[in-house]
Amino acid sequence: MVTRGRAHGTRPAAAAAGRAADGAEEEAAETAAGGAAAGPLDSVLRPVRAGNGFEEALEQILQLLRLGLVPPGERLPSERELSQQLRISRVTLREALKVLQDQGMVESRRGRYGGTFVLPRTASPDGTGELRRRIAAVDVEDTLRFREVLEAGAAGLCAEGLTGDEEARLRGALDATRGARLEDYRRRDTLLHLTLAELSGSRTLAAQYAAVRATLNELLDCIPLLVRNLEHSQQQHAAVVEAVLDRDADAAREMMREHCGGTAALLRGFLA
Amino acid sequence: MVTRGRAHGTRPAAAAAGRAADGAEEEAAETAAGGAAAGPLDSVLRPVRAGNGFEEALEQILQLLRLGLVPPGERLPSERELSQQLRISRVTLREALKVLQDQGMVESRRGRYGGTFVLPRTASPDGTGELRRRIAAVDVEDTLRFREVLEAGAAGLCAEGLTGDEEARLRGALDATRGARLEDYRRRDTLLHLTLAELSGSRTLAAQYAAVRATLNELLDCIPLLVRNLEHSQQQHAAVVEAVLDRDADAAREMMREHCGGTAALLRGFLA
DNA sequence: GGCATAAGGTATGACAGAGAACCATTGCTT
DNA sequence: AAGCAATGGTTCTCTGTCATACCTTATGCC
Repeated sequence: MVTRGRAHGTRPAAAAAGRAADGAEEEAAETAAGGAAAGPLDSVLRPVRAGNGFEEALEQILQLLRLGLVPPGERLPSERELSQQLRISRVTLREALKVLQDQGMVESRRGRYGGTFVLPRTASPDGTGELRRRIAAVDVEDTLRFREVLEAGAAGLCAEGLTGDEEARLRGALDATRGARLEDYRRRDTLLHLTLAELSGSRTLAAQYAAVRATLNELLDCIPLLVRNLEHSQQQHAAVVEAVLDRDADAAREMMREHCGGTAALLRGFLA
Repeated sequence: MVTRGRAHGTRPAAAAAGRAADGAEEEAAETAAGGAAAGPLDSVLRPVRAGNGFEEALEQILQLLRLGLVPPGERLPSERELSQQLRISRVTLREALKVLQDQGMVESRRGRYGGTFVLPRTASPDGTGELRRRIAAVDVEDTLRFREVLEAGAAGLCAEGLTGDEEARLRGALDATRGARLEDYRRRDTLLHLTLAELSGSRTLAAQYAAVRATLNELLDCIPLLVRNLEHSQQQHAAVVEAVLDRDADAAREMMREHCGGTAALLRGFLA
């Protein structure tokens, strides 16, 4: 995730320069269709491994923290469990955890009922080298657009029908956002949206939303949170959930798009 | 992707049983919101590496083939290029290519202007062990839902405004589908949709669409292609592009959803 | 014909990561 | 107080992967 999109510069030109060994006719149609112009293979040929291996693990654990799935004070799964779930060795996992420890984000306690515990966010105006560099690498427009697509899609899918249990879960997540103090709001909000994504019936959608939302939260941490935005947000949440429960897919999508649009405008304004 | 959601059974219980070192009040709200019920960490804690390393490379090259980005008779990028783009060593890449060779999907020719060439699809009723196992592992509902979300979202985003060049590219991709023979239609169709995804302005969306479309094509290979479906499809393509060029986002999304719905119904019928 | 070039094919040494076993620490249970 | 169980901490070996260099083959150009 860190150093993507680098050192690709020379390849598309080389590919385009290749002599058309076979299918010259095809080649022409290709170019007309615009497929081959900017390297059509680029959508697929991303690096197989995004980093040093433990970097990827670090990324995923950071997602857990940024999504608030493991709130401050709580314990991460044990090293043995985590390493199994991430399919990496415990040694490699510990390398990632070491980074988080050094940054003061988690704390390890030994002994039974010990574990790796999440520490409260610190202002951390000191180093932040890691953090600031990450922010700079994020394609904000990509994030905002992709998020809107996933959210609206999830809302629409949910509106096509939930079981009683699922409806209750959604209502619960909405209610949880109501009484939230300001410092907790981001977390509950994230959980509500994540719930919607999970109830969409597409595991892939849920996983992708989790990823994009983690990035979004990171961006949101850069801008001030206003109570006014929060109240507006609340109303929109209620409207979305209501539309979903009413099986009104169009309304659900529309409301969700509006909701995302608000955040997007806020972020574009602050980061542009 | 293969063995997800296994051996997680004991973790949530253990977490819930942990003594609430901090925030006992929080804990209660959590459970009420339903967040902790089925392991909320599962959306994030997917395996860091999906396979033996070369398996991932194999997967991506298979995507190239399934998407028709490198049609039969054409040459893949050279081993040296491919290995650089995928960030794997040439040795590992060659392991992946070896598999494709053994399956009769590609052919390697030595010497200058040689390379790895894509062979025409064979009926391959022989082995197919690899293939059938993959199909069985696909979550069809996940694929169809996620696809619809991405397609509708991409259409909507494109309808919010394209440059002149982009419009031309889109029109070109649409035109390319018109004169296509039956055997080529799948490929041109894929390219059209892929173009729309790329023009959405979200690289992530484009990449995800490429992945889901590759899976979809694999599923589509299992069912017969009817000329009637094809004509209907053509009309819908035209309608979507028209809506996009008219900047009518709602219509574009709606048409695209309908279009995807058709394919989805077809697949659900055949595979259910 | 001969040479340069670009592609696939092969071999080797260094290192990261996996897997397993073990130690050290803590708190609950008896 | 003793023992047990679950956790973090450490060390070992072995396999897979990378990087690099070199060999072999086929084509175009002189």
